[in-house]
Amino acid sequence: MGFNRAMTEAQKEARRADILKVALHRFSLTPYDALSMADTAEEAGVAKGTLYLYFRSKEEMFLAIYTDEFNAWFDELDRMLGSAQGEASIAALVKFVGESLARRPELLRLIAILHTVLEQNLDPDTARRFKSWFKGRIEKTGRLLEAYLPFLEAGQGARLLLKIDALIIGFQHQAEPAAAMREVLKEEDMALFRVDLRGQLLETLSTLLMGLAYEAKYRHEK
Amino acid sequence: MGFNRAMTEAQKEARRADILKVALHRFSLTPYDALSMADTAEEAGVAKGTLYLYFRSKEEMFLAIYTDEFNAWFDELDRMLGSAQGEASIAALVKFVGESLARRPELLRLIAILHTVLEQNLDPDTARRFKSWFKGRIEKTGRLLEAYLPFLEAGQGARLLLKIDALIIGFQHQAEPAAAMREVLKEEDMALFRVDLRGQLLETLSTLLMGLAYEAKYRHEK
Amino acid sequence: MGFNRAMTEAQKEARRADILKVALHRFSLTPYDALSMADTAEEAGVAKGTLYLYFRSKEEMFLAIYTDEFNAWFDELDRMLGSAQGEASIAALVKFVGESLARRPELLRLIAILHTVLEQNLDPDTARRFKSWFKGRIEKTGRLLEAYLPFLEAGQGARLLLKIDALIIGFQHQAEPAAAMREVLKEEDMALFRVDLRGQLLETLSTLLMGLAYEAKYRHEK
Amino acid sequence: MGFNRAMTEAQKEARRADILKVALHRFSLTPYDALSMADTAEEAGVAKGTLYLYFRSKEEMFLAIYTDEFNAWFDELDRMLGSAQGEASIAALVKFVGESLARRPELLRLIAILHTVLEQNLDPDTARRFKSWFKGRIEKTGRLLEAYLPFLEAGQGARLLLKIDALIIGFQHQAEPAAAMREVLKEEDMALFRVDLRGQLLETLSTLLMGLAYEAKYRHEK
DNA sequence: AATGAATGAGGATTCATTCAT
DNA sequence: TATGAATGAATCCTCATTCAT
Repeated sequence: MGFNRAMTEAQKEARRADILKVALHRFSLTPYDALSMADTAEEAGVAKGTLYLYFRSKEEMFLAIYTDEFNAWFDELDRMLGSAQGEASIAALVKFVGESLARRPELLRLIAILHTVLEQNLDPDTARRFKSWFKGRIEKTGRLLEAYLPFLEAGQGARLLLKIDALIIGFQHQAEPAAAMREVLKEEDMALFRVDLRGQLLETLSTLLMGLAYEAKYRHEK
Repeated sequence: MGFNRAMTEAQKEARRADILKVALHRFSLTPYDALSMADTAEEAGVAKGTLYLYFRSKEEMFLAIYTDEFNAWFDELDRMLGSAQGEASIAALVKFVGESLARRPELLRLIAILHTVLEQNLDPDTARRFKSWFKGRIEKTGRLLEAYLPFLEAGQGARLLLKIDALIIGFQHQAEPAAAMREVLKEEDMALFRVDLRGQLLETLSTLLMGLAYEAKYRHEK
Repeated sequence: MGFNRAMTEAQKEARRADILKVALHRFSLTPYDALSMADTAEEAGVAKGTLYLYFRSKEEMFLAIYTDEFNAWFDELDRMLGSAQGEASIAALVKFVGESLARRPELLRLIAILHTVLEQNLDPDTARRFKSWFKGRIEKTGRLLEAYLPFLEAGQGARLLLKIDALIIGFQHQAEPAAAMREVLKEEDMALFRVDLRGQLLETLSTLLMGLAYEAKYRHEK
Repeated sequence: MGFNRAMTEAQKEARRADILKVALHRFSLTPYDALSMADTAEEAGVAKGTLYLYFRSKEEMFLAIYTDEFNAWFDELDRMLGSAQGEASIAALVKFVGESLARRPELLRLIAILHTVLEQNLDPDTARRFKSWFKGRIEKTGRLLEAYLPFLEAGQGARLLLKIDALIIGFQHQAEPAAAMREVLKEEDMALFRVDLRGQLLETLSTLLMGLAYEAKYRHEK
């Protein structure tokens, strides 16, 4: 970076982004618990205290990464949902979700620890701000989803996205076994447990959407 | 207990069961991380070291509880699935799943931490034994499920049960917010995030089964 | 304040006084350790660094407050000691000391931490200047005290004032228990430890002066 | 020590005493804040965790030392007060107090930090137990003191001891200047502040007792 | 003179697990 | 088999102070 002291807002923003980039990089190599603030500070070329100038806690730092990554993902989704011209289909959506997530393994891992780790130890304000942002994001994309999938009713889009979130959490857990388990799962007869996150997610999502479409049709016929 | 030293196999088994009962009771009152082996030992009236005569680690102890509780739940499911005479229906199944889980809040919490906590720190043998048991259990009930829901093909029952497992993990996480978050979620406009585990699970499961039924019909028509 | 940059000596003096006023106010609300320079700076409407243009350290800042408050107290004492016309009495002095201190709870707390906190971390010059001032102040009022209490010999006044200082330190410590202790001291049989600083100080001072008077008489008779 | 594992109560007591001895030794060389539990553990030849097997916190450990040292001192006082046969005198008492304290420099330093350090961070039970013990000790010796000094009324003994406690706190603070101050006080004209704890204490105590004697006589004459 | 971003030292404590008895 | 004393790793965060601007 071209400065030692971030004086302007832009420089501060740049430093913040720099720290987040380093933290994300480290997270891509190591489990969250094994990361130390000291390491991140060192790799970012700043003092430990500096991290706390930008983030109130380790959790808040990774919550910021969560936010950025989630936003990037949903921005992509929004573009896809908005650009579909009559050609909307469950299959296309499911495919797109799978591909966009495959490019974001860290986001998947962050989603999996959001409630048990990242949302712990927050001050009330940060908690509220985060959840408000999350709500807005979910609802915005939820509405686009409702437009994309005509069988969804008002409000169903956001709720569907939360269900997908739950599925990601669950499948991500299943897909990332502990060290000892990893060995066991290599054995031939353990194929059932070699969960391919993307495959499972897409299959389940597909079925779920089928079910929703069916339920909608049934509702209308009634 | 009527003895201090468990000499016979039966006595040892009784003591083991006694310890598990105490541990489950404590788990029902406290989050896993806040539980100490010392507390459990004390409440069980044995020394800390004694716990390690029966279980190699804290994780293994709770894995045993997981096994017991899961077995009890699946035994119930098996009975229900087996006793249905022609009257099988998605709605009945979903209802039964919801009710049987509602009676087992601890099992839900154990399912939610299986991969991130309980399966950590196991020795290879225990890991394999656990996973083999789990596989057998899932496949057995999976077959009953396939018999109950005629639209399921061979192997789909077990895979569906794993999907339900993933859903439980995800919804349980969403439904148990951190302290600071709990306050935030009380606010009026946060209704979206006040996840009712049972409700969400049943709704999603219902849709999922609908989707599966629909997919099956579609397959056959083709 | 009507300016941002204190250019003249008078303006600098005014800003210094302003900072001290704010710091004293905060000290009246919070224990010394819990006070942060950042808070004081913010409430004073200046940057943290600015505090260090006026005081070399947190200790030096509060040493300045100590000086001001102590001076104010001793000015009062001086006036009282000087205005007594033949009507001097131990009782009147003791009463006046009690009342003047009761109006200065912050001074009492500062006296209690002078040696363990405020005199730490000083540079030699500041240390010398402070102690020189303190000596002059003690000796001046000491002489007035000797005039007021005829049984005091030359030099005894200053030494008596230092003894009073020691008593304040000790009683102030006894009177300000830690959080856990505060609860304990509320119990009925703990009355012995519910130290009323003013009461104790006055009682002891009174006895001390009696003793000094008595010793003086004894010396003379000899 | 002849054992690695303290199995019997006596051995545990011995280990506890051993740890306290080491901690006291380190305290005699270093200020309290500069002491680390790690150092004490190492010098005592045990692991850090072991210290916490015997004491709940650093404060509690030094509170135990305080208790022991204080008890030893008061035991001495008790013997002296009890053995006086008609020969009781203020001078003898004052002399004895001075000498017994001169042999206990660490006790003096502990007394000086009791309220500001050692009584912090205690759990309510420890706090109550300590204060109860202290009360009993003060009252017991207080009664002996009342017997020794006939001019003391019932209850005055304990209260006098607390006043002595306050004096020790104050004089100890005055007598232990900070590093920078120490240099300043070496200068010729700073004699006033070179407080000799023992001298000051004895002089003040002597005067105080004189005053009490005088007050008692005055009361009776009335 | 004023700012405020950057610094970085520093240590108590918990608790699952072990192993001598 | 049972005990329980002993172990020891592992890290976040604060805040007074500095100094580049």
